Amino acid sequence: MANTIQQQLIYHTQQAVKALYQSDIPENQLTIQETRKEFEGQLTIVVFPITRFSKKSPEATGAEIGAYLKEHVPELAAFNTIKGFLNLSLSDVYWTDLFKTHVIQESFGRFPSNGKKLMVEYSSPNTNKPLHLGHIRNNLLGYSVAEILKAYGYEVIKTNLVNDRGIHICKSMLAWQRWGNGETPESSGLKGDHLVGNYYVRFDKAYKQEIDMLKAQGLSEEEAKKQAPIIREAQAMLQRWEAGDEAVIALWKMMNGWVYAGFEQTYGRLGVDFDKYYYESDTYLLGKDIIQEGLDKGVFFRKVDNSVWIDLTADGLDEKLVLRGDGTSVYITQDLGTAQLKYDDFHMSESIYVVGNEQDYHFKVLFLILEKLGKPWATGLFHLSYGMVDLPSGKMKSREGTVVDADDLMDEMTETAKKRTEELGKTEGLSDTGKAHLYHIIGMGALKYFLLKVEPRKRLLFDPNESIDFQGHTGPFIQYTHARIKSVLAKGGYSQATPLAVPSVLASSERDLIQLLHNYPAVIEASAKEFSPAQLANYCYEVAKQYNKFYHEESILKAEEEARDFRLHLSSATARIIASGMRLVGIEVPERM
RNA sequence: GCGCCCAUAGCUCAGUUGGAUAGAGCAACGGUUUUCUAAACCGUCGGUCUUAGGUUCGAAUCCUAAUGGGCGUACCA
Repeated sequence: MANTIQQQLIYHTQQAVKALYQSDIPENQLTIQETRKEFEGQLTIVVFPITRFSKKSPEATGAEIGAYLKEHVPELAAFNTIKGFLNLSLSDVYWTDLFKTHVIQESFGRFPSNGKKLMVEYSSPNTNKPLHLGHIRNNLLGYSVAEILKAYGYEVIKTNLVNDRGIHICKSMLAWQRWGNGETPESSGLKGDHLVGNYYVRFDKAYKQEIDMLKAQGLSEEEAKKQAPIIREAQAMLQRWEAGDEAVIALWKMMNGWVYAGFEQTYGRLGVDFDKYYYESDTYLLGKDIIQEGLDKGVFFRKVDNSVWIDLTADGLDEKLVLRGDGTSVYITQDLGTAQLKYDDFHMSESIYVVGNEQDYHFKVLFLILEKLGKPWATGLFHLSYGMVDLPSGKMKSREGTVVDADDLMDEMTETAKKRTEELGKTEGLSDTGKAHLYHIIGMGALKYFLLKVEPRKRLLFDPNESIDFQGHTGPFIQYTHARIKSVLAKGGYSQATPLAVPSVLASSERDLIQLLHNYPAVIEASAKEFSPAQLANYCYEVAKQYNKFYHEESILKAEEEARDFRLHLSSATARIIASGMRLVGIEVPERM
């Protein structure tokens, strides 16, 4: 539907080849692309593949095909051939029609429901420390992918699998017990997740000291790590937790409660949300029945020590343990069980895991096992793997304090937005809450765009010493363009009732803008199919850029009435698409800035 | 050792199913405001697309190998 003219042109080109050269050219050999800016026209047919049939030079062939098309395709106004490229100029009527019948319609950019359910699992934090920049990337990616897939027609369930148990949690608990003196978020004024994170760091410090002492006594590093009294105590605490010890459970609940309150705040500022939470404390025992199922089916095998394995060497992978000899779970046991649980809960046709690329191998194994177990839904599983966020100094390490804290970073971004806005003198007439809201929108816009414009699989470099830009290829640039349009619309007294006149001649910047806007649904589709918010983010930038060009080249409010009304509609459509596209990448756009 | 991912301008990144003279932003330099918001627009500068082969009328894009970087290869999660 979006490509009718392309399809028509391809069809008529095939007809032309038949008429002119008595040959049939398969459709897949014909490519049509947007004309490069420096040439005349909007669409281009690559003629090289046709020369096989014409037995003529590319230029002569292009001229002949062009002449044929000119006769048979009424929308075609002119053409020219340069080298092997047949550039086509479509009539202004074609473009204005397209604008009227598609771009400006309320339904433009909306896909009907496809009746399918899809799950996106993202965020999935540990409850022993606060979120950092790496988690922000995960959260923004997951949220945006979910929104894009919704727009594309899926019913989407956003889930968060919270890692709320295990030895790392016990470390924080133990440290708090020892050195906390009953400190609470209320007593200290600390955000709960930060408070708990402090004790995690505290534990690690003490642990390292003990390791050093033991090493000084002649133990090997490996032995020291196992023998250190504090780690043994944490392990004992974990065992008591698993046994349901009331005191331990109470402490665990209290501290996790603090963390959740902190996370809720951070999620709120980030603007992400979830439809369903899973907790590992509920799911960590799952999966053992699947192990039995696998044994029964002969997919798994038992070794003499009673441990259970799967042999994936035929698939180019290794032998993989799926259950320990003592019958306890490993990570993948739990994941097998959780995958089944999620499917039983929602019966979705696809399920996406937003998890960093250090777990590529794990997910390959997980999906392969489920496939071998004959789970029909296994083919719908997808690991959305993304690259790490690195600092100039290298990796972020929580325990070494080289992390960029999520809350701190958001504070800084908002503060910078405030400073910039005040410098530019754009705060006049705004209420205090209006200002605060604006600074938040802009600061988050800069941060989110910075993270989302990069393809997920690529690693991302963040330099804390170089502040994130607010000019150029950035979120605020796009937000500014939206605000600017809103201002023109207001001054022009635009409303939906403004008559839509259509000029007989379009300026080239208008034509380019219409063509670009018309691509919007195709961009949503591509982003959805490839799970890539980056494509949509980059598209929004192109739209904003093209609009600004148009804005500078053509006068809107001072144009003659017909052109003025048309340009108001064009501006309004642009604003709508910018707002809609940015919403799908999780970025709000302001009415003014 | 083996496996996966990445490599494009000084920096950060785009680059559609293989197509024209590889594009943006930042940085540097110059210009645009009595006119709709200058967080803007226009211009200049900047490239052996890591390297070497191969496939093709045509390769940043596909194949092979090498180099550099990252990750994984745990009875950790």
